[in-house]
Amino acid sequence: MKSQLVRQQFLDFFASKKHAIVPSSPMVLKNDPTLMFTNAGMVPFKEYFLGQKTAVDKRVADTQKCLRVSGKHNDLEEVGKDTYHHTMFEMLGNWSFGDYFKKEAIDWAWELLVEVYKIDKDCLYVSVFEGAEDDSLEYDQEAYDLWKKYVPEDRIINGNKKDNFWEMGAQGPCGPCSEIHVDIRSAEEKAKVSGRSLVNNDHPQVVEIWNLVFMEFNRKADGSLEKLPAKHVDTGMGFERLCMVLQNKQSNYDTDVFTPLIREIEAITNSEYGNNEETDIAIRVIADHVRAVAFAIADGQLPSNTGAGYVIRRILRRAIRYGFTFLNTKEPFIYKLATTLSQQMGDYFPELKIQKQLVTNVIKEEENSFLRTLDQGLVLLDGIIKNTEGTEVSGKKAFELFDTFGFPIDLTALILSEKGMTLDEDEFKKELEKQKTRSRAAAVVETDDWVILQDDGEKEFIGYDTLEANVNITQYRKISSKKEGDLYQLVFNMTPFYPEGGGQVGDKGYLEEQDGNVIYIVDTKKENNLIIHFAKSLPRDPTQIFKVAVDEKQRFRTACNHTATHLLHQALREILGTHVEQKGSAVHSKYLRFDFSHFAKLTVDELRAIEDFVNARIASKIVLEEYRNIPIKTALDKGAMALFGEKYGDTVRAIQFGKSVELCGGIHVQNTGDIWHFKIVSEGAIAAGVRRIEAITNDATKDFFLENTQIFSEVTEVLKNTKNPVKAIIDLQEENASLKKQVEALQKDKAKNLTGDLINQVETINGIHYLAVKLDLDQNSIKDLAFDLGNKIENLFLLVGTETDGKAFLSCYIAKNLVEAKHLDAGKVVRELGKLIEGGGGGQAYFATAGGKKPEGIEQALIKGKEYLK
RNA sequence: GGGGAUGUAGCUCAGUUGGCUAGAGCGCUUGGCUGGCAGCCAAGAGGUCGUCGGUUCGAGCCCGAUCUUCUCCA
Repeated sequence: MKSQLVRQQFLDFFASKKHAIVPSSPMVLKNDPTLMFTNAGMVPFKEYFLGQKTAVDKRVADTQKCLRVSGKHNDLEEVGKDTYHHTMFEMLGNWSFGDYFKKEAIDWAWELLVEVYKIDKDCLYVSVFEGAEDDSLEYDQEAYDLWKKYVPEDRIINGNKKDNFWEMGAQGPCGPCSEIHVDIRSAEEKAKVSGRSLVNNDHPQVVEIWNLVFMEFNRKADGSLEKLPAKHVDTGMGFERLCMVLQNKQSNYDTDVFTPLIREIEAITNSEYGNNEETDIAIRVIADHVRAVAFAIADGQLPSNTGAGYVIRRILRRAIRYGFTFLNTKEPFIYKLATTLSQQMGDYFPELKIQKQLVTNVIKEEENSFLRTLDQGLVLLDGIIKNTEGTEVSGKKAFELFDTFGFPIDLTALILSEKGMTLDEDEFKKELEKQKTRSRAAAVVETDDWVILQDDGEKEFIGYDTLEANVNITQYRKISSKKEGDLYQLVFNMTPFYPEGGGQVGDKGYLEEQDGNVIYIVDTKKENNLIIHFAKSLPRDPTQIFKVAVDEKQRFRTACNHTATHLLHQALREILGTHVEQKGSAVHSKYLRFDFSHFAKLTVDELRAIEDFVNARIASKIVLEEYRNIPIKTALDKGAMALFGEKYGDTVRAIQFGKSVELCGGIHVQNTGDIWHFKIVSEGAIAAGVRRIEAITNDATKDFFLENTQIFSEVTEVLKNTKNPVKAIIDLQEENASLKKQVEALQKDKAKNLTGDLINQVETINGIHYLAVKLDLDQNSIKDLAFDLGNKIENLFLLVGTETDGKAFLSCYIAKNLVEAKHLDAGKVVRELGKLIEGGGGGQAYFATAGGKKPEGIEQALIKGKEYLK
């Protein structure tokens, strides 16, 4: 059974059980500070379980793209070594939000596996929760009785809290779960060792395929459990493993989820899968990682050096490294796999098809840059090896190579071992540990428990209509970080404050206590659908009613920039073409930033056309049309662009200005005329195929133009109010260059004359040509003169004094042969004579300088110089 | 968010405790030689040593700030 069919049958099955089938949410998360990626099927539905949002459909099923790079089996460095763990994987799931519970979940799971997928029921094992005394939890008899209808008792296994009690985190919804395992070993092996003993034992052919979680408790901050008001079902089935079972394979990588990629890798790298363990691992690593990276980029997460982007970069680089070392690839090649991947999965995940070009470009660029890093590292490592005495390379050196130059440590180890050398790994680990501690210490944020004052289900955002309100604090907590010190997070029953999101910054403002005391709100953010206000202090009595107000000026400027962003987006698509897609956006009060896909630097004409386009729409004073809570389909029919990488609820808000229609939760001006003016201030590349425009609007453009005209008028004034300042400056530059040459020539002349004069003044004492003279020249000219004279006159001992700005300077030149023959030292000379001008100095034996505060001493020093000749 | 590195001629880079009149290779210009695959020889042009400030008689080098690029960690 083809993998596409496996997926479809799952969805069809649950559709027939009255489930709403929803598309996969993005793999990359944007509004959850506790999590960078969707790492399980339930993540998109988190807020339903937390009770922060009410589900529209009570039964839902989907397949969810997930990414895991840490955890017991998903440590990035381990993926690829076995045949059944992945970074990116799909999780099939069916959900009940306060609807059906254990019975239906178990019945349907069995029906699907045995009757639809036709898995031999004798291969299946199930586990049930055995209870836990510390939480006063009893044996899950209900699940056991339900399973007993289908499964003989000797294949029902009791599991402990670790395996069979699922918790979302330290706090929050939780409950017992029941796992379904499948044993796909041969009959022969089954006869030797019972499958039962291998369940939950990391056996590659006795694997868990489905976990059914029965959520009925809430774990409170103090560790105690309470019953949830509604019971939920959350299930997750590993798609790749399911395919392995249904296609009678022994490895996930032998299913058609991976084989097209593997065939392509074999073809490109001229290698063969299945003959050599090292090659196989490398191929598996690449096949796995390219999926993770391609999906992440399609979701809008580009590789970078921070946060989620860094995780993506690490995954991609690991793939490059395995290719480099074991498949001998010295040129980019992974980017070519994007085509295979989009052909294979693009039907169900259209973002792969639509973003194929971007994915290709980004991966290729990243491969090129990392191959450069590897090249550079190889050279540096060579240097380290040459400078190492003995056969052990210090861990510190290796760490520097890794930390500063990004050269992978396992490559270092490999190369060393090829040369019969070793690496001080303990020292390396110590250095790495030190760095981790340092980073952690800097990022540490201590979070206190929430103090709940009121339990008020849904918190309302009223900021579209008003900037002020009287509110209660429903909950608050303190957070401490090293950088910002103590801050308080406040949640109101309703709020006019816009939380950071959709690229727009959070509102600032204040909260006023009844006695008039004002507390400033410094930022507003969203966390799991909760709008959190950051304040430097806590009101004296948090239970009062407060007046809160948003900073109007900042809000207005931000709104101008946000609306301008929409118009800019429209302009780019209109002028550059529809391949332009938003890749990121930051809307601040002072400026806006817009990242988009495009493959060339924008020309001056294009930039001008874009500005004109936006300003024309500002000039025609287009009125805002806002649609709140309309079904997503209605919005798309109006012409709104559905952006991949954004997760939308069932109803959306659409913002329309003339022909610009976007799904957007942000704040906009009522009329484009409010923006006043739009000006692009910079354009550049941020990644392969992605460009960034920064622009300003409203007041900021006024300042921009005022400042520029000011500079311009100053320039023309300096240029005597010329009509053509550009030409004037070019003329000046040319004139300057020719004058410089003339001056140079003249100086040479002058120096020649001077040299002639000076030669005549040279005395000969004891065979040494001696000259001590006071000149009116700068330090550099004296130096030039000294060497010039030195070339012309043998055995020269030259002492020059000069005075500038009330300071005295002495320079001494002694021909090199004299230095050796007579043990003279110009440095010593100037140091000693320097005393006469109240200064000090030094230099080389044949040329040295000294400076001092007493110009009157120069004459005396020049006379005294003669003494060195005796 | 924290750390490390980096910026010197068009390109790739050297420049060890502050002082060798800022260098090398490639490239470029000019002239000469030459039946050869990176031709040879000679001469030459090309530098705000990232930027701003400081210390010093003297800074590419030391100190402070800032920007660029790379990199590791969270």
